[in-house]
Amino acid sequence: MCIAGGMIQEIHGAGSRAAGAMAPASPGHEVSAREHLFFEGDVRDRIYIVESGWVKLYRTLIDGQRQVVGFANSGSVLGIESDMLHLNSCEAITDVVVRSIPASRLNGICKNDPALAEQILRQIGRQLGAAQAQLATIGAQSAEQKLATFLLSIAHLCEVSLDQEFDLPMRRGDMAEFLGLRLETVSRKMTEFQRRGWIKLTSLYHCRLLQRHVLEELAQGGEADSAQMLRTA
Amino acid sequence: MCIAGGMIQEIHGAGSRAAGAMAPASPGHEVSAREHLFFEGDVRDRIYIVESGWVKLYRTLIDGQRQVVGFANSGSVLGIESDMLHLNSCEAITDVVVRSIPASRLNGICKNDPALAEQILRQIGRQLGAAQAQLATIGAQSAEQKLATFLLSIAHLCEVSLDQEFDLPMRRGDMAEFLGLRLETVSRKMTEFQRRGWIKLTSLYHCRLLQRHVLEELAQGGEADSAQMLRTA
DNA sequence: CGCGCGGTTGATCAACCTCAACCCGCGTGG
DNA sequence: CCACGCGGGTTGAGGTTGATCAACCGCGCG
Repeated sequence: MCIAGGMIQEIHGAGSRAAGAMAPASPGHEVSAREHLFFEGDVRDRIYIVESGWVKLYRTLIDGQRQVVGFANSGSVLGIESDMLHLNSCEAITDVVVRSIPASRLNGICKNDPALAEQILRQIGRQLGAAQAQLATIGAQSAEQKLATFLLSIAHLCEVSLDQEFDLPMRRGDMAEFLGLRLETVSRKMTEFQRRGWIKLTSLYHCRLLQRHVLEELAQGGEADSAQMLRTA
Repeated sequence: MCIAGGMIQEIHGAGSRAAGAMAPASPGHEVSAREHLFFEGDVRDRIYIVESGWVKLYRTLIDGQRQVVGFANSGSVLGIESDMLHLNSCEAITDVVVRSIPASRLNGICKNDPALAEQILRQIGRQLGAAQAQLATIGAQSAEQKLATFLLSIAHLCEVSLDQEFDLPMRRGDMAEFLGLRLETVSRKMTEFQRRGWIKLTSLYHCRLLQRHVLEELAQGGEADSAQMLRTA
């Protein structure tokens, strides 16, 4: 999952309607920020498609440590990684509209609704790729690199064409749990990025990238010291 | 992906044969240890199913850092996370037998071969779940916990019923790159586990769990100090 | 014999964590 | 109106974990 931009715009469109007498996809359903769509361990009776807003997916370890395994926004499919029970908890971080599909419809879906099935297959493949990318980030990068990678991903997801402002809808603690850091570390690095003129936080949840190339350099393993800043500028 | 135990035993069996004039799955193909099945960036013209042996999947960051995103053995499907190009490199860590399927067969697979498609869907869902679990391990656990989790996963994958010996086919460096540690750290912790009587390394690549419950405690976030060892024994 | 590869061990160091104080904006209730 | 508490964030001081760098071992092999 990770930062999984969606592809499925019309998962309940003509193709799937053709399936006939199956349980239909629900109409858009509102969920407000801080509410959960489901918890780890719940029976997975439905899968969800995000229509608008942001959710986070996370797991809780026995000792209370949490790991956010992904943020998802419009177009993402939630719950396909699970079988009988949900493996992740899913909490809305903004107000959200979701559509859901009964899990029963997944049985024999390839026969009954090949168009939908193929979309789901592509979407889950994308999520797997994103999860693996996130593994690389968490496992092999420093705190600074992680944050740079993260900001670029979010900016990309928000489809920021050039360097205008974009939403950073999650709290510092969510970012930290996603990146495998402490929120203090995230906070420090954010202010550091700002002090160096790489980003500008217009509010706590609103950000602009001033030096995208420096962040890109960093994210890919560059040094990003001041000398490099000049070179690459 | 991650430590992805397989489910698909007969991916080329009767169900898929029925597809008729499609390009057939290749017969078993031998690959020896250290050879690559494919590299990151290669065009993805085939997907693979592991029949025997072990492979690792990894990504290389620009600065040469590598992250192993998964180990896979018999039954795992490789390459579905990618679209046109492979996102991971795949290297055999033991001698391996793989079967492959032309990627072209994935187009319209749900219509043409629903049985195969549904198996792949389940398998990739499992891999996504495993990748998320690995995210939690790498992101939220200490070196000791990571190693404990890892040993238990491998032992589980090798289907060790009780506490007999099992294969640990990868090198220390591979474990390190999987767990987001340095190989020196892995080495130290391994000898430490042994010194504490939790495991026994009969050879570098052969291991026995002597105190599985202690490792389980550790993996789940317990303290595993000597007091606890006695309590849980 | 010498070399290279994989692994182990030791000493040092820094990145990040931990704990704690503090700030700010906001809603509530006296 | 102000006091208060609370949630979320920032900042600081000091400690630990795991990285780094380097030496060394054992083994297989040309």
